[in-house]
Amino acid sequence: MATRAEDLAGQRLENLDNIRARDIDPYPPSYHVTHTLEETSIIFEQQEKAAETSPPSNPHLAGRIMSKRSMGKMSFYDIRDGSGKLQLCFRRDLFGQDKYAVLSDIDIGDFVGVTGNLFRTRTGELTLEVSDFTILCKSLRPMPEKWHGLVDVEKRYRQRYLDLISHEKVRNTFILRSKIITAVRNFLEARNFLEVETPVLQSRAGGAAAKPFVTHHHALDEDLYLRIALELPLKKLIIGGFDRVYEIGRVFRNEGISTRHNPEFSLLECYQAYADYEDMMRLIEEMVSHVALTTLGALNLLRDGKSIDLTPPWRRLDLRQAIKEYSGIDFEDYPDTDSLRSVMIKMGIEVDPTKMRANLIDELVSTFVEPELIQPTFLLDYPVEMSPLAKRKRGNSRLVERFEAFIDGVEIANSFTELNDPLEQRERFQQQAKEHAGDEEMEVADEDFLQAMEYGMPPTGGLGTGIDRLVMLFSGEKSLRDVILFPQLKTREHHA
RNA sequence: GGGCCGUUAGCUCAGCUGGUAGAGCACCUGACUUUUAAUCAGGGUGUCGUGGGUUCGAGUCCCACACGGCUCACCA
Repeated sequence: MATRAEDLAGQRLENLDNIRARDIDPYPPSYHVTHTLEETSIIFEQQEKAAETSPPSNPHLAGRIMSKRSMGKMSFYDIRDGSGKLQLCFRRDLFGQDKYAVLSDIDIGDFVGVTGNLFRTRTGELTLEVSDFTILCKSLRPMPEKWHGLVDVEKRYRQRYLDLISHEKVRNTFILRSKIITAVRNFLEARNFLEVETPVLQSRAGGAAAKPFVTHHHALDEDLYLRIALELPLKKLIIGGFDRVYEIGRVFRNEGISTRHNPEFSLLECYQAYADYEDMMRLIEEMVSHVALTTLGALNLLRDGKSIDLTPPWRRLDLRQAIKEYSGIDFEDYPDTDSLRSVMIKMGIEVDPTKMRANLIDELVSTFVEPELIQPTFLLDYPVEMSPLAKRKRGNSRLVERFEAFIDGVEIANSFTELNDPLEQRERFQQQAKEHAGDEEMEVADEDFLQAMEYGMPPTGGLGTGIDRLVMLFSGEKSLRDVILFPQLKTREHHA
């Protein structure tokens, strides 16, 4: 017994056969397009205003059929291309019966190329009176419903192409994403940063604390890891004499999936020799402002009724003061894990007994501080044990010169004055190894990296920014899945 | 991994205390030369996520599983 889906496809297959029976190729190799649909309407409007010129004669246009309204001897079709849409008008008296009958084998979803004369209908809609048309592609499956569009969230992610066809907003989000990345590149380019590419496959996954994906190279007979950060190879390039480098790259973390986490995501990291974290604060404020101005045309965002002002300089808030202010705890009063844990328990905070002091401080930050940081804010100066790759703060050796930038309660950047003392770097790795014995997510010592650093790395400022979260901020989307074209989902048995 | 919610036609959804599935769009047939959510007349096209169970009878109740969403945990 045929299902409805098979019937629908069967109907279209029948139409396909009919087209072939007329000796028409339903999948021709190309079509020479003279104007996009948007260009067509702009040109037509300009020429209406300046009446001395005539509209483009015989433009060749193409697009996907989105809807049709047939009235017997005359039909109106809407087509859409990447730029916009246009109404077509087919008249039987212009085509003759035979050619007009071909229309009955053309379905919504098919691509057509058309030529003819532009005019306005009684209601003023720009329309092409088609004098000739060419089938460019026969579609075998029905399009999503025309005014609700595709709503099923799972289908939207699994079949993003349908989501893009039926929702202008989704399309615009991904256009915005592209513009944001271009704006970031232009900004860094203008400041003489060199864009580089470093290996995704690494013999150890360093530069952050996260569980990596493991794979195997057969010829080398060696396990390799997908990178979890860009940091270490970029620092090697600073050592190699590229004073300003950046990479926008995919990194992979084998961890939970949520509205804020996808196993692969896009990270921007940039490193600048002879700079420190103060310089990086200026860099990120200016970069975000530049991106806002070029993509949104404004330095203000409206989020849930709150106006967010991206104008530099952003608020700078000492981490210790921030925690004290929002939670009441001064972590300097509790110099070890046990004393900090007991005061948190005393305050009624649920504490994971396996967490070290650094994790406890992080928990205080994420619980009490981050949600309050709606306006752009730098949190400054983190405890040394949280940041094995950062340089100690001038005047307070228990802290490092590190900041995280928050906007709308979300971390959008992480940066430090990079540690460039190879002996201390080695010690810090060893310290980490001791404290996190058995922890899969600890920072592992990377001998290649240590060796490179022993040749000498200039003082350097480094900055990391999650591109996906930046796009969330700018687009107002609440889920990472709505700014990643093909978010990770569990593999599903394919059914039609 | 825990909790809650969801899964019915190609799409968007309805379906009450259990009685054998129905609406719009899409699609098919017919009418229609300025329509545009075209209109008018007809046509329902389904393994009700999967597998068990209870029952005379299950889309509906129970159990398990799958997938998805939200959320908590995790994510320094």
